Amino acid sequence: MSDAPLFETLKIAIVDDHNVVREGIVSLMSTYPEFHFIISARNGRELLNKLDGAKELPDICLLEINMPDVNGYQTIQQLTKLYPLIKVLVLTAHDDDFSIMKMMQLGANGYLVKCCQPEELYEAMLTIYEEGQYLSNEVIAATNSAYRSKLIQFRNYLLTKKEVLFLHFCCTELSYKQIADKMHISPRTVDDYRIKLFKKLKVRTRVGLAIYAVQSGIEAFYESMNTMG
Amino acid sequence: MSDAPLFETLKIAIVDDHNVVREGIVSLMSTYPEFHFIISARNGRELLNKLDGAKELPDICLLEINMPDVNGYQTIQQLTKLYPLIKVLVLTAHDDDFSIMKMMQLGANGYLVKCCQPEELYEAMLTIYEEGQYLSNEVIAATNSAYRSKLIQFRNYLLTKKEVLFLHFCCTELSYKQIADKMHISPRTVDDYRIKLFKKLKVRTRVGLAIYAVQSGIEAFYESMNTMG
DNA sequence: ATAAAAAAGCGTGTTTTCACTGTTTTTTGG
DNA sequence: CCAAAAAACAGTGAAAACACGCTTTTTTAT
Repeated sequence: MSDAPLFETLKIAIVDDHNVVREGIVSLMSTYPEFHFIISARNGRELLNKLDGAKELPDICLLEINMPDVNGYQTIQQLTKLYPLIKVLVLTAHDDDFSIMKMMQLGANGYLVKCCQPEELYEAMLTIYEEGQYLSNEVIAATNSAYRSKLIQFRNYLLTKKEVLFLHFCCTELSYKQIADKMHISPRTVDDYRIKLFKKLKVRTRVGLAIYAVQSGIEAFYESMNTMG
Repeated sequence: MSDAPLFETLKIAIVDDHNVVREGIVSLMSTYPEFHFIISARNGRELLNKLDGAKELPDICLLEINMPDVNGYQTIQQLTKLYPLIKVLVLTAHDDDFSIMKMMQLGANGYLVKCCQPEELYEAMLTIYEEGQYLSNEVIAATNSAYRSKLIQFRNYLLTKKEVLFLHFCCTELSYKQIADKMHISPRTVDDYRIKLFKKLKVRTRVGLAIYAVQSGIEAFYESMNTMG
Protein backbone atom coordinates (compact mmCIF):
# COMPACT_ATOMS: atom_id res chain seq x y z
CA MET A 1 0.00 0.00 0.00
CA SER A 2 2.78 2.42 0.78
CA ASP A 3 3.95 2.28 -2.82
CA ALA A 4 0.55 3.11 -4.24
CA PRO A 5 0.59 6.46 -6.01
CA LEU A 6 -1.49 9.25 -4.56
CA PHE A 7 -3.00 9.86 -7.99
CA GLU A 8 -3.36 7.99 -11.20
CA THR A 9 -0.29 8.12 -13.43
CA LEU A 10 -0.91 8.80 -17.12
CA LYS A 11 1.25 7.00 -19.62
CA ILE A 12 2.20 9.38 -22.42
CA ALA A 13 3.64 8.97 -25.90
CA ILE A 14 5.05 11.89 -27.87
CA VAL A 15 5.71 12.09 -31.61
CA ASP A 16 7.72 14.99 -33.01
CA ASP A 17 10.62 15.07 -35.44
CA HIS A 18 12.30 18.02 -33.72
CA ASN A 19 14.46 16.23 -31.19
CA VAL A 20 15.20 19.28 -29.12
CA VAL A 21 11.52 20.20 -28.99
CA ARG A 22 10.35 16.69 -28.23
CA GLU A 23 12.85 16.07 -25.47
CA GLY A 24 12.20 19.56 -24.19
CA ILE A 25 8.49 18.87 -23.83
CA VAL A 26 9.24 15.54 -22.16
CA SER A 27 11.54 17.33 -19.73
CA LEU A 28 9.04 20.10 -19.09
CA MET A 29 5.92 17.99 -18.67
CA SER A 30 7.73 15.38 -16.58
CA THR A 31 7.84 17.96 -13.83
CA TYR A 32 4.14 17.12 -13.40
CA PRO A 33 4.18 13.85 -11.43
CA GLU A 34 0.96 12.76 -13.12
CA PHE A 35 2.72 12.14 -16.41
CA HIS A 36 4.98 9.30 -17.30
CA PHE A 37 6.45 9.43 -20.80
CA ILE A 38 6.82 5.86 -22.00
CA ILE A 39 7.31 6.42 -25.73
CA SER A 40 9.22 9.09 -27.63
CA ALA A 41 9.23 8.88 -31.42
CA ARG A 42 10.36 11.17 -34.22
CA ASN A 43 7.59 10.21 -36.65
CA GLY A 44 4.58 8.01 -37.10
CA ARG A 45 6.54 5.02 -38.32
CA GLU A 46 8.77 5.02 -35.26
CA LEU A 47 5.71 5.35 -33.02
CA LEU A 48 3.91 2.42 -34.63
CA ASN A 49 7.04 0.30 -34.42
CA LYS A 50 7.38 1.02 -30.73
CA LEU A 51 3.68 0.40 -30.09
CA ASP A 52 3.85 -2.95 -31.86
CA GLY A 53 4.68 -5.46 -29.17
CA ALA A 54 4.90 -2.90 -26.40
CA LYS A 55 4.19 -4.20 -22.90
CA GLU A 56 1.97 -1.26 -22.05
CA LEU A 57 0.14 1.19 -24.24
CA PRO A 58 0.07 4.93 -23.63
CA ASP A 59 -3.12 6.61 -22.46
CA ILE A 60 -2.44 9.75 -24.48
CA CYS A 61 -0.35 10.43 -27.54
CA LEU A 62 0.96 13.94 -28.23
CA LEU A 63 1.20 14.24 -31.99
CA GLU A 64 2.84 16.76 -34.33
CA ILE A 65 1.45 17.02 -37.87
CA ASN A 66 4.36 17.96 -40.09
CA MET A 67 6.92 15.16 -39.92
CA PRO A 68 9.05 13.33 -42.47
CA ASP A 69 8.28 9.77 -43.57
CA VAL A 70 4.92 9.25 -41.80
CA ASN A 71 3.19 12.49 -40.88
CA GLY A 72 0.46 13.30 -38.38
CA TYR A 73 -2.44 12.73 -40.76
CA GLN A 74 -1.23 9.25 -41.59
CA THR A 75 -0.35 8.48 -38.00
CA ILE A 76 -3.74 9.33 -36.52
CA GLN A 77 -5.49 7.17 -39.10
CA GLN A 78 -3.38 4.20 -38.10
CA LEU A 79 -3.79 4.94 -34.40
CA THR A 80 -7.58 5.10 -34.49
CA LYS A 81 -7.63 1.89 -36.50
CA LEU A 82 -5.10 -0.18 -34.52
CA TYR A 83 -5.26 1.40 -31.06
CA PRO A 84 -8.67 3.04 -30.64
CA LEU A 85 -8.17 3.36 -26.87
CA ILE A 86 -5.21 5.72 -27.21
CA LYS A 87 -6.35 9.33 -26.99
CA VAL A 88 -4.68 11.65 -29.45
CA LEU A 89 -3.80 15.23 -28.55
CA VAL A 90 -2.48 17.10 -31.56
CA LEU A 91 0.32 19.43 -30.44
CA THR A 92 1.60 21.31 -33.44
CA ALA A 93 2.93 24.54 -34.85
CA HIS A 94 0.13 24.66 -37.42
CA ASP A 95 -2.75 26.88 -36.42
CA ASP A 96 -4.68 26.98 -39.69
CA ASP A 97 -8.34 26.01 -39.85
CA PHE A 98 -7.78 23.22 -42.36
CA SER A 99 -5.33 21.34 -40.16
CA ILE A 100 -7.57 21.74 -37.12
CA MET A 101 -10.74 20.61 -38.87
CA LYS A 102 -9.00 17.75 -40.63
CA MET A 103 -7.35 16.34 -37.53
CA MET A 104 -10.54 16.60 -35.48
CA GLN A 105 -12.40 14.94 -38.34
CA LEU A 106 -9.82 12.14 -38.33
CA GLY A 107 -10.54 11.50 -34.68
CA ALA A 108 -8.23 13.69 -32.62
CA ASN A 109 -9.36 14.15 -29.02
CA GLY A 110 -7.83 17.61 -28.83
CA TYR A 111 -5.78 20.14 -30.74
CA LEU A 112 -3.28 22.52 -29.21
CA VAL A 113 -0.81 24.88 -30.85
CA LYS A 114 2.69 24.92 -29.46
CA CYS A 115 2.43 28.54 -28.42
CA CYS A 116 -0.01 27.54 -25.68
CA GLN A 117 1.08 27.77 -22.07
CA PRO A 118 2.45 24.62 -20.41
CA GLU A 119 -0.45 24.89 -17.98
CA GLU A 120 -2.94 24.60 -20.81
CA LEU A 121 -1.16 21.52 -22.12
CA TYR A 122 -1.37 20.07 -18.62
CA GLU A 123 -5.08 20.85 -18.39
CA ALA A 124 -5.72 19.46 -21.85
CA MET A 125 -4.02 16.16 -21.08
CA LEU A 126 -5.93 15.68 -17.84
CA THR A 127 -9.22 16.70 -19.42
CA ILE A 128 -8.74 14.32 -22.32
CA TYR A 129 -7.99 11.49 -19.93
CA GLU A 130 -10.98 12.25 -17.75
CA GLU A 131 -13.55 13.45 -20.25
CA GLY A 132 -12.37 12.02 -23.54
CA GLN A 133 -11.70 15.29 -25.27
CA TYR A 134 -10.42 18.82 -24.82
CA LEU A 135 -11.79 21.62 -26.95
CA SER A 136 -9.24 24.41 -27.07
CA ASN A 137 -10.08 27.92 -28.16
CA GLU A 138 -8.48 27.19 -31.52
CA VAL A 139 -10.79 24.27 -32.18
CA ILE A 140 -13.85 26.23 -31.15
CA ALA A 141 -12.82 29.18 -33.30
CA ALA A 142 -12.15 26.99 -36.33
CA THR A 143 -15.44 25.20 -35.88
CA ASN A 144 -17.32 28.45 -35.49
CA SER A 145 -15.78 30.01 -38.58
CA ALA A 146 -16.50 26.80 -40.43
CA TYR A 147 -20.13 26.69 -39.46
CA ARG A 148 -20.61 30.38 -40.03
CA SER A 149 -22.79 31.42 -42.97
CA LYS A 150 -24.90 28.30 -43.38
CA LEU A 151 -22.17 25.70 -43.58
CA ILE A 152 -20.98 27.11 -46.87
CA GLN A 153 -17.60 27.86 -45.40
CA PHE A 154 -17.46 24.44 -43.85
CA ARG A 155 -17.31 22.89 -47.26
CA ASN A 156 -13.84 24.32 -47.60
CA TYR A 157 -12.65 21.71 -45.20
CA LEU A 158 -14.43 18.92 -46.98
CA LEU A 159 -12.52 19.10 -50.20
CA THR A 160 -12.79 15.96 -52.28
CA LYS A 161 -9.72 13.88 -52.98
CA LYS A 162 -9.68 15.09 -56.56
CA GLU A 163 -9.90 18.70 -55.45
CA VAL A 164 -6.95 18.17 -53.16
CA LEU A 165 -5.12 16.50 -56.05
CA PHE A 166 -5.97 19.41 -58.33
CA LEU A 167 -4.83 21.90 -55.71
CA HIS A 168 -1.57 20.02 -55.44
CA PHE A 169 -0.99 20.33 -59.18
CA CYS A 170 -1.84 24.03 -58.98
CA CYS A 171 1.25 24.35 -56.80
CA THR A 172 3.41 23.06 -59.64
CA GLU A 173 4.43 24.70 -62.91
CA LEU A 174 2.17 22.47 -64.98
CA SER A 175 -0.34 24.22 -67.23
CA TYR A 176 -4.01 23.35 -66.77
CA LYS A 177 -3.80 21.30 -69.95
CA GLN A 178 -0.96 19.25 -68.51
CA ILE A 179 -2.88 18.92 -65.25
CA ALA A 180 -5.81 17.54 -67.26
CA ASP A 181 -3.52 14.87 -68.71
CA LYS A 182 -2.16 13.99 -65.28
CA MET A 183 -5.69 13.67 -63.89
CA HIS A 184 -7.03 11.86 -66.97
CA ILE A 185 -9.83 14.35 -67.46
CA SER A 186 -10.58 16.95 -70.12
CA PRO A 187 -9.15 20.46 -69.85
CA ARG A 188 -12.70 21.73 -69.52
CA THR A 189 -13.25 19.69 -66.38
CA VAL A 190 -10.08 21.11 -64.96
CA ASP A 191 -11.68 24.48 -65.60
CA ASP A 192 -14.61 23.40 -63.47
CA TYR A 193 -12.33 22.48 -60.59
CA ARG A 194 -10.63 25.81 -60.93
CA ILE A 195 -13.88 27.78 -60.91
CA LYS A 196 -15.31 25.78 -58.05
CA LEU A 197 -12.21 26.24 -55.91
CA PHE A 198 -12.05 29.94 -56.75
CA LYS A 199 -15.46 30.25 -55.13
CA LYS A 200 -14.83 27.88 -52.25
CA LEU A 201 -11.51 29.41 -51.30
CA LYS A 202 -12.43 32.96 -52.25
CA VAL A 203 -9.51 33.53 -54.60
CA ARG A 204 -9.36 34.85 -58.14
CA THR A 205 -6.14 33.45 -59.62
CA ARG A 206 -4.07 30.30 -59.74
CA VAL A 207 -1.47 31.98 -57.55
CA GLY A 208 -4.22 32.43 -54.99
CA LEU A 209 -4.97 28.72 -55.14
CA ALA A 210 -1.32 27.75 -54.80
CA ILE A 211 -0.62 30.08 -51.90
CA TYR A 212 -3.79 28.98 -50.14
CA ALA A 213 -2.87 25.34 -50.59
CA VAL A 214 0.56 25.87 -49.06
CA GLN A 215 -0.42 28.26 -46.27
CA SER A 216 -3.47 26.31 -45.18
CA GLY A 217 -1.71 22.99 -44.86
CA ILE A 218 -3.66 21.36 -47.68
CA GLU A 219 -0.55 20.80 -49.76
CA ALA A 220 1.06 19.13 -46.76
CA PHE A 221 -2.05 17.01 -46.29
CA TYR A 222 -1.91 15.89 -49.91
CA GLU A 223 1.35 14.08 -49.24
CA SER A 224 -0.41 11.71 -46.90
CA MET A 225 -3.20 10.75 -49.29
CA ASN A 226 -1.49 8.13 -51.41
CA THR A 227 1.43 6.93 -49.37
CA MET A 228 -0.03 5.16 -46.37
CA GLY A 229 -3.19 3.67 -44.91
CA MET B 1 35.71 31.14 -2.48
CA SER B 2 33.57 28.19 -1.53
CA ASP B 3 30.75 29.50 -3.66
CA ALA B 4 32.86 29.77 -6.80
CA PRO B 5 31.55 27.50 -9.53
CA LEU B 6 33.67 24.65 -10.73
CA PHE B 7 33.18 25.83 -14.28
CA GLU B 8 32.14 28.99 -15.96
CA THR B 9 28.38 29.47 -16.10
CA LEU B 10 26.94 30.69 -19.39
CA LYS B 11 24.07 33.13 -19.22
CA ILE B 12 21.50 32.27 -21.84
CA ALA B 13 18.55 34.07 -23.40
CA ILE B 14 15.94 32.27 -25.47
CA VAL B 15 13.43 33.77 -27.89
CA ASP B 16 10.61 31.62 -29.23
CA ASP B 17 6.90 32.30 -29.54
CA HIS B 18 5.94 28.69 -28.85
CA ASN B 19 5.65 28.74 -25.08
CA VAL B 20 5.64 24.99 -24.68
CA VAL B 21 8.69 24.66 -26.92
CA ARG B 22 10.58 27.51 -25.30
CA GLU B 23 9.95 26.39 -21.73
CA GLY B 24 10.67 22.84 -22.82
CA ILE B 25 14.09 23.80 -24.13
CA VAL B 26 14.78 25.78 -20.97
CA SER B 27 13.83 22.75 -18.89
CA LEU B 28 15.88 20.39 -21.05
CA MET B 29 19.04 22.46 -21.34
CA SER B 30 18.94 23.49 -17.69
CA THR B 31 19.91 19.92 -16.89
CA TYR B 32 23.37 20.97 -18.06
CA PRO B 33 24.81 22.87 -15.08
CA GLU B 34 26.84 25.09 -17.43
CA PHE B 35 23.74 26.92 -18.59
CA HIS B 36 21.78 29.51 -16.71
CA PHE B 37 18.73 30.85 -18.52
CA ILE B 38 18.31 34.46 -17.49
CA ILE B 39 15.91 35.68 -20.18
CA SER B 40 12.94 33.99 -21.82
CA ALA B 41 11.02 35.97 -24.43
CA ARG B 42 8.31 35.16 -26.93
CA ASN B 43 9.53 37.52 -29.62
CA GLY B 44 12.17 40.11 -30.45
CA ARG B 45 10.30 42.99 -28.90
CA GLU B 46 9.98 41.21 -25.57
CA LEU B 47 13.67 40.29 -25.69
CA LEU B 48 14.78 43.85 -26.40
CA ASN B 49 12.55 45.15 -23.63
CA LYS B 50 14.05 42.71 -21.15
CA LEU B 51 17.59 43.49 -22.30
CA ASP B 52 17.03 47.21 -21.90
CA GLY B 53 18.09 48.01 -18.37
CA ALA B 54 18.94 44.45 -17.48
CA LYS B 55 21.51 43.99 -14.72
CA GLU B 56 23.40 41.36 -16.65
CA LEU B 57 23.48 40.54 -20.32
CA PRO B 58 23.31 36.99 -21.70
CA ASP B 59 26.37 35.44 -23.30
CA ILE B 60 24.33 33.58 -25.87
CA CYS B 61 20.88 34.14 -27.31
CA LEU B 62 18.92 31.24 -28.78
CA LEU B 63 16.75 32.74 -31.49
CA GLU B 64 13.82 31.44 -33.52
CA ILE B 65 13.13 33.08 -36.90
CA ASN B 66 9.40 32.91 -37.44
CA MET B 67 7.70 34.88 -34.69
CA PRO B 68 4.86 37.40 -34.54
CA ASP B 69 5.45 41.11 -34.01
CA VAL B 70 9.28 41.21 -34.22
CA ASN B 71 10.76 38.20 -35.99
CA GLY B 72 14.23 36.69 -35.98
CA TYR B 73 15.54 38.72 -38.91
CA GLN B 74 14.59 41.96 -37.23
CA THR B 75 15.80 40.82 -33.84
CA ILE B 76 19.31 39.85 -34.93
CA GLN B 77 19.78 43.19 -36.66
CA GLN B 78 18.92 45.01 -33.44
CA LEU B 79 21.06 42.66 -31.37
CA THR B 80 24.21 43.09 -33.48
CA LYS B 81 23.68 46.84 -33.41
CA LEU B 82 22.84 47.35 -29.71
CA TYR B 83 24.50 44.34 -28.07
CA PRO B 84 27.39 43.21 -30.30
CA LEU B 85 28.85 41.08 -27.51
CA ILE B 86 25.84 38.77 -27.33
CA LYS B 87 26.40 35.68 -29.48
CA VAL B 88 23.40 34.60 -31.48
CA LEU B 89 22.60 30.95 -32.08
CA VAL B 90 19.68 30.57 -34.43
CA LEU B 91 17.56 27.62 -33.31
CA THR B 92 14.67 27.24 -35.69
CA ALA B 93 12.36 24.91 -37.55
CA HIS B 94 13.39 26.42 -40.88
CA ASP B 95 16.02 24.42 -42.70
CA ASP B 96 15.96 26.16 -46.08
CA ASP B 97 19.12 27.60 -47.62
CA PHE B 98 17.74 31.12 -47.80
CA SER B 99 17.07 31.38 -44.07
CA ILE B 100 20.47 29.89 -43.25
CA MET B 101 22.41 32.16 -45.59
CA LYS B 102 20.44 35.23 -44.59
CA MET B 103 20.84 34.75 -40.85
CA MET B 104 24.56 34.01 -41.15
CA GLN B 105 24.89 37.07 -43.36
CA LEU B 106 23.12 39.13 -40.70
CA GLY B 107 25.70 38.06 -38.15
CA ALA B 108 24.50 34.85 -36.53
CA ASN B 109 27.22 32.89 -34.76
CA GLY B 110 25.55 29.59 -35.47
CA TYR B 111 22.46 28.01 -36.99
CA LEU B 112 20.79 24.85 -35.74
CA VAL B 113 17.53 23.24 -36.78
CA LYS B 114 15.27 22.06 -34.01
CA CYS B 115 15.51 18.45 -35.10
CA CYS B 116 19.12 18.36 -33.93
CA GLN B 117 20.01 16.29 -30.89
CA PRO B 118 20.14 18.04 -27.52
CA GLU B 119 23.83 17.07 -27.38
CA GLU B 120 24.51 19.02 -30.56
CA LEU B 121 22.78 22.05 -29.11
CA TYR B 122 24.96 21.68 -26.02
CA GLU B 123 28.10 21.42 -28.14
CA ALA B 124 27.06 24.36 -30.29
CA MET B 125 26.48 26.62 -27.29
CA LEU B 126 29.84 25.77 -25.74
CA THR B 127 31.67 26.11 -29.04
CA ILE B 128 30.11 29.48 -29.76
CA TYR B 129 31.10 30.71 -26.32
CA GLU B 130 34.66 29.44 -26.62
CA GLU B 131 35.38 29.96 -30.31
CA GLY B 132 32.90 32.58 -31.38
CA GLN B 133 30.97 30.47 -33.83
CA TYR B 134 29.61 27.00 -34.54
CA LEU B 135 29.29 25.78 -38.10
CA SER B 136 26.69 23.06 -38.18
CA ASN B 137 26.32 20.64 -41.08
CA GLU B 138 23.34 22.62 -42.30
CA VAL B 139 25.36 25.82 -42.58
CA ILE B 140 28.22 24.07 -44.34
CA ALA B 141 25.83 22.37 -46.75
CA ALA B 142 24.00 25.60 -47.53
CA THR B 143 27.28 27.43 -48.05
CA ASN B 144 28.61 24.69 -50.28
CA SER B 145 25.51 24.58 -52.43
CA ALA B 146 25.61 28.36 -52.61
CA TYR B 147 29.21 28.54 -53.73
CA ARG B 148 28.79 25.68 -56.17
CA SER B 149 29.03 26.50 -59.87
CA LYS B 150 31.01 29.72 -59.74
CA LEU B 151 28.92 31.63 -57.25
CA ILE B 152 26.05 31.81 -59.68
CA GLN B 153 23.82 29.95 -57.28
CA PHE B 154 24.98 32.15 -54.44
CA ARG B 155 23.32 35.11 -56.05
CA ASN B 156 20.01 33.53 -55.19
CA TYR B 157 20.62 34.46 -51.61
CA LEU B 158 21.63 38.00 -52.43
CA LEU B 159 18.35 39.14 -53.86
CA THR B 160 18.00 42.89 -53.98
CA LYS B 161 15.35 44.60 -51.88
CA LYS B 162 13.30 45.26 -54.97
CA GLU B 163 13.51 41.64 -56.01
CA VAL B 164 12.28 40.56 -52.60
CA LEU B 165 9.49 43.12 -52.86
CA PHE B 166 8.59 41.83 -56.32
CA LEU B 167 8.61 38.23 -55.09
CA HIS B 168 6.29 39.25 -52.30
CA PHE B 169 3.81 40.72 -54.78
CA CYS B 170 4.09 37.56 -56.87
CA CYS B 171 2.56 35.77 -53.89
CA THR B 172 -0.54 37.95 -54.15
CA GLU B 173 -3.34 37.97 -56.69
CA LEU B 174 -2.18 41.25 -58.22
CA SER B 175 -1.50 41.23 -61.94
CA TYR B 176 1.95 42.28 -63.12
CA LYS B 177 0.42 45.54 -64.24
CA GLN B 178 -0.88 46.20 -60.75
CA ILE B 179 2.48 45.19 -59.31
CA ALA B 180 4.10 47.76 -61.58
CA ASP B 181 1.83 50.45 -60.11
CA LYS B 182 2.62 49.35 -56.56
CA MET B 183 6.36 49.43 -57.26
CA HIS B 184 6.17 52.68 -59.25
CA ILE B 185 7.90 51.18 -62.28
CA SER B 186 6.74 50.34 -65.76
CA PRO B 187 5.07 47.00 -66.50
CA ARG B 188 7.97 46.20 -68.79
CA THR B 189 10.45 46.56 -65.95
CA VAL B 190 8.32 44.20 -63.91
CA ASP B 191 8.79 41.83 -66.83
CA ASP B 192 12.55 42.15 -66.38
CA TYR B 193 12.30 41.22 -62.71
CA ARG B 194 10.20 38.25 -63.67
CA ILE B 195 12.64 37.05 -66.31
CA LYS B 196 15.65 37.57 -64.08
CA LEU B 197 14.08 35.68 -61.19
CA PHE B 198 12.95 32.88 -63.49
CA LYS B 199 16.62 32.32 -64.28
CA LYS B 200 17.92 32.86 -60.76
CA LEU B 201 15.40 30.60 -59.11
CA LYS B 202 15.17 28.13 -61.99
CA VAL B 203 11.40 28.38 -62.41
CA ARG B 204 9.24 28.95 -65.47
CA THR B 205 5.97 30.41 -64.15
CA ARG B 206 4.61 32.86 -61.63
CA VAL B 207 3.31 29.97 -59.58
CA GLY B 208 6.90 28.75 -59.42
CA LEU B 209 7.99 32.13 -58.09
CA ALA B 210 5.23 32.25 -55.50
CA ILE B 211 5.79 28.73 -54.23
CA TYR B 212 9.54 29.29 -54.09
CA ALA B 213 9.07 32.51 -52.15
CA VAL B 214 6.90 30.80 -49.57
CA GLN B 215 8.82 27.54 -49.25
CA SER B 216 12.24 29.17 -49.13
CA GLY B 217 11.41 31.61 -46.39
CA ILE B 218 11.83 34.67 -48.60
CA GLU B 219 8.23 35.68 -48.18
CA ALA B 220 8.64 35.46 -44.42
CA PHE B 221 11.82 37.53 -44.67
CA TYR B 222 9.98 40.22 -46.61
CA GLU B 223 7.84 40.99 -43.61
CA SER B 224 10.89 42.22 -41.72
CA MET B 225 12.11 44.61 -44.39
CA ASN B 226 9.92 47.61 -43.81
CA THR B 227 8.64 47.29 -40.28
CA MET B 228 11.67 47.64 -38.06
CA GLY B 229 15.36 48.64 -37.95
C1' DA C 1 37.06 59.23 -66.31
C1' DT C 2 35.31 55.79 -68.67
C1' DA C 3 34.30 51.09 -69.78
C1' DA C 4 31.49 47.42 -68.13
C1' DA C 5 27.55 45.94 -65.84
C1' DA C 6 23.17 46.40 -64.02
C1' DA C 7 18.65 48.46 -64.07
C1' DA C 8 14.83 50.40 -66.48
C1' DG C 9 12.33 50.96 -70.44
C1' DC C 10 9.87 49.66 -75.17
C1' DG C 11 7.05 46.85 -78.83
C1' DT C 12 5.23 42.58 -80.45
C1' DG C 13 3.50 37.99 -80.81
C1' DT C 14 2.29 33.52 -78.59
C1' DT C 15 0.50 30.80 -74.91
C1' DT C 16 -2.00 30.39 -70.79
C1' DT C 17 -5.37 31.83 -67.76
C1' DC C 18 -9.83 33.38 -66.77
C1' DA C 19 -15.00 34.35 -67.55
C1' DC C 20 -19.21 33.27 -69.71
C1' DT C 21 -23.07 30.37 -71.48
C1' DG C 22 -24.16 26.08 -72.36
C1' DT C 23 -25.02 20.26 -72.74
C1' DT C 24 -24.40 15.47 -71.23
C1' DT C 25 -23.37 12.00 -67.91
C1' DT C 26 -23.08 10.21 -63.32
C1' DT C 27 -24.26 10.20 -58.45
C1' DT C 28 -27.18 10.90 -54.77
C1' DG C 29 -31.34 11.03 -51.85
C1' DG C 30 -36.16 10.44 -50.83
C1' DC D 1 -37.64 4.64 -59.35
C1' DC D 2 -37.11 9.30 -60.32
C1' DA D 3 -35.91 14.00 -59.41
C1' DA D 4 -32.20 16.76 -58.03
C1' DA D 5 -27.53 17.54 -57.52
C1' DA D 6 -22.94 16.90 -58.72
C1' DA D 7 -19.46 15.88 -62.06
C1' DA D 8 -17.76 15.97 -66.61
C1' DC D 9 -17.46 17.99 -71.07
C1' DA D 10 -17.79 21.92 -74.85
C1' DG D 11 -16.73 26.63 -77.45
C1' DT D 12 -15.59 31.41 -77.35
C1' DG D 13 -13.52 35.88 -76.30
C1' DA D 14 -10.84 38.88 -73.24
C1' DA D 15 -7.12 39.47 -70.09
C1' DA D 16 -2.93 38.07 -68.18
C1' DA D 17 1.33 35.71 -68.49
C1' DC D 18 5.28 34.55 -71.04
C1' DA D 19 9.18 34.96 -74.75
C1' DC D 20 11.96 37.61 -77.85
C1' DG D 21 14.92 41.25 -79.53
C1' DC D 22 16.27 45.89 -78.68
C1' DT D 23 17.40 50.95 -76.58
C1' DT D 24 18.38 54.17 -72.81
C1' DT D 25 19.71 55.36 -68.19
C1' DT D 26 22.07 54.53 -63.97
C1' DT D 27 25.53 52.20 -61.14
C1' DT D 28 29.76 50.09 -60.40
C1' DA D 29 34.53 49.34 -60.71
C1' DT D 30 39.10 50.21 -62.20
